[in-house]
Parts: sequence; structure tokens; C-alpha cells
Amino acid sequence: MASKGSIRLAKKRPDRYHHGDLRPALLEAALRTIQKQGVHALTLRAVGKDLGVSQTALYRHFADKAALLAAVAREGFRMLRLALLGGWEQPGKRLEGFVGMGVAYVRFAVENPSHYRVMFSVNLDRAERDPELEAEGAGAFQVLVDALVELQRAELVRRDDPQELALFIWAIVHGVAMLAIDGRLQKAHPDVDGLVRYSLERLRTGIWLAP
Amino acid sequence: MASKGSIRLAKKRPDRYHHGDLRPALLEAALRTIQKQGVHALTLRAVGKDLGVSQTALYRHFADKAALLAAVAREGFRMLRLALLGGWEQPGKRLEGFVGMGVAYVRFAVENPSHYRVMFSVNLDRAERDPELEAEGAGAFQVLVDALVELQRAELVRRDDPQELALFIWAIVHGVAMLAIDGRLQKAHPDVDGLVRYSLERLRTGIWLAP
DNA sequence: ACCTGAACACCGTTCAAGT
DNA sequence: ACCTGAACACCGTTCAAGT
Repeated sequence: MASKGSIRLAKKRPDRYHHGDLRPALLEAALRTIQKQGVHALTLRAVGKDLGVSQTALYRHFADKAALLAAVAREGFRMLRLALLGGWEQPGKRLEGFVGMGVAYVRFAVENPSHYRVMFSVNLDRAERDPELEAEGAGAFQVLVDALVELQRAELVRRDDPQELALFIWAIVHGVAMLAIDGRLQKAHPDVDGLVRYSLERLRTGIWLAP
Repeated sequence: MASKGSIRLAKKRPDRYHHGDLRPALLEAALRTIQKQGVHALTLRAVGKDLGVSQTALYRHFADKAALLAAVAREGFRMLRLALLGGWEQPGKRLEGFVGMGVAYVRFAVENPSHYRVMFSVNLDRAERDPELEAEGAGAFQVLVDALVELQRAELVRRDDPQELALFIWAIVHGVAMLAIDGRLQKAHPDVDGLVRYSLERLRTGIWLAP
């Protein structure tokens, strides 16, 4: 049942002293715990027990717990970038792709709320910034910028500074995503996709009547 | 120098067994610690030492640490509500007031980043929901809804469902605020007010050229 | 080169006892 | 009614020692 790759990520065999491939196993175990039980349940002792190693084995592969969380966040931005690319390209780009990208963004956050939250909170308690994490975050953002530039070239979107335009749109989907996973929409607006679509539609037409 | 009110919030006199007015003092000390050093520095032992009481004195006034944080969050929404009201009414409502409200929102977050973050993260680790906190959050949201209804009555804003419209706009300013305090704007767009104004301006005109 | 186990300095929370 | 102090079960991290 287990693939070749997943064997190496499993629990350490009790008769062995070394795990063999601990770093990716730690990452996977951390991700699983965060997804299933939230960040608060992630302790080094629990991760160690999960993999059949001691609570301090981690320190050979990560500087500390914050570095493990940074790696989790980095993996999240990689997943998000792929989701955005799919949402943009699959419906054939243009307006449909733009909406598809927005929906894909918020859907990723709603389906992985704890993971998403780690992605946007891990920067805070880290003294030194993590260049690899920042690069992965910039990569996800770039998908949006590239899409906007294409839309501008096709004379579909106004030719403002693409960076500023992208920040504005990122803020919208990020805001909707945060409100959704904070449970602030459930009562008034349970249909999150609907709010995304509404938001992007208002982006098209504007909301003001008078000049 | 100290006002009548602040005397009671000071440190307990060492010759006294009872503090006298511990609950508000705990709240103020927690808020001060969060503002100055961030949530991670908030420990019950530190708060107790700050006020000259034991680390467990808190339990006569709050159920646990999460309840203290919920009270901090509640106070934050009260402050935010007043800031929004000021931003809306001071420039004389209308378009200027709408922009003023958006700027006031993001400015509050940027000036109180740790406090703002607590307001939007405290719901998560609490098992039981806090009705008083939710009411205070709803109160701040209502300022925006009321403003939109007034703008609709003045034929300035399209007559969509005010709740949905308000959620959309809340998401924008919340998103900009989160990006700003996460340090994700600093490089590309250090002028946060400018991004808010740009966003609200694009809200007016829309971003699309073709129908 | 990688991992363990004991130890250290923390933390939130409980509870009997003090005022 | 409010507060203390010792105790408990946790936690991240260090470090000498093991393979």
C-alpha cells in the first residue's frame, strides 16, 4: 500500500538507532499535526513520539521549533502558488481565470486553515528573517502579478502599476480568507465562494454611483 | 502626575494583602505588555510581578489566560469602533468620510499591531465562544454597515445588500492591515495610507476596461 | 554524522491555606 | 471575597554521552 517514498517517511524501526530520512519526516509530521489539531498541538515531544525518535532529534535538522514552522510555511506557499496557477490557467485565463484564481486562493485557506495561518504568522516570532520563506511567498505573489500583466496586455485591465494592483487584489482575497477561517462569515455569508465572486465582480464595476 | 483613576491601577502596596482593584489593573498590564513586547511576552507570572501580586491572583478575576486575552481583544474592538466613527464623521461623511474610515482602520492596526493580531486570533484557541467579544466585534462592523446605508440613501453607493457590501470592504481593509503589519508591504509599498487610498479609489472606478 | 536521556529554566493551572 | 505559595504536569532547549 505504501509507496516507495512514503516508506522512508514512516516511523523509525525500534531496532534501528538512526531514522535514515528524518528531516522530511519531521516536516510531514508537523504538517499533519497542524492540519488535524492546529498549531497549539505541535510540540517537539509529540512530533518525536510520532516518528519514534526522541524529542531532541529534531535539532540535528532544524535550528529550533521556529525553523520547523518556517519550513511548514514555505511548503504552504509552494502549494498556494500551484493552486493559483491552476485557478488561472485551467479556465483559460482572462476574466474567468481571474475569478478562478481568487476562488482558488480562498479555497486553499478554507481547506487548510491552520496551515494558512502559520504561513502568515511565522514571520513574527522569528528574530532573523528567512530568505527562502520570503522567496517562496514572493513566488506565489508573482503568479498574480504575471496574470495582471497579461490582462493588461489584452486591454482587459487598466494599466496601473501591476505591483500596486496586485497588492490591492491580494489584500482582498487575503482579507476574505482571514474572515472566513476566523468564522466571521458563517452567519452572514456562509457561501465563501459567493463572497469572492461578489468581491471580484464589484472590482469590475466599482461600487460608487456618483463621480 | 497620576490621575485619580490611575492610582488604583498601580502596583499593589507591599504592606497590603489585597490589591483593591485588580481586574482592570490586570487588563491594563496585559495590554501594555502586548503593545510593548508582543503576545509571546505575556505570561501570568510577568503580569503578576508587574502589579506586585502573585502569579495566581488572576484566577479570582478571569477564568484563565485565554479569558484575559479575550478581554484584551474586546477592548481592542471598542477602540477600533471609536476610531472608525471618528474617521467617518470628522471629514463630514460621504466619500471623504468613507476614505477616512478606511484610513482610520488600517492606521489603528499599524499603530497597534500586536493588539490587532490578538483581536483576530483569540477566537481560535478558545473552546467556548465569547458572546461579549462577538458583540463588540459586531459593534465595530456595524459602524461600517451604517455608513454604507447612509451612502446608499444619498444615492452615492449602489444599493446592494449592505451586509455583503460591508463584508467586502471589511475584507479589503483587513487584508491591507494584515499585509502591512506582517511586513509584506514595506519594500514594494511603504506608504500604507497610499495603498488604502488607491484601493478605495479602485473601488470607486473598478479595475476592468472591457465589459 | 546522527541520535539519546537527563537536566534546566520556563510555563499555565490546581488547591489547601492564609488574611 | 480575595490572595498566596507550594506543587503538578507540561514545554523548548542544552549538552555530555552513546552508536
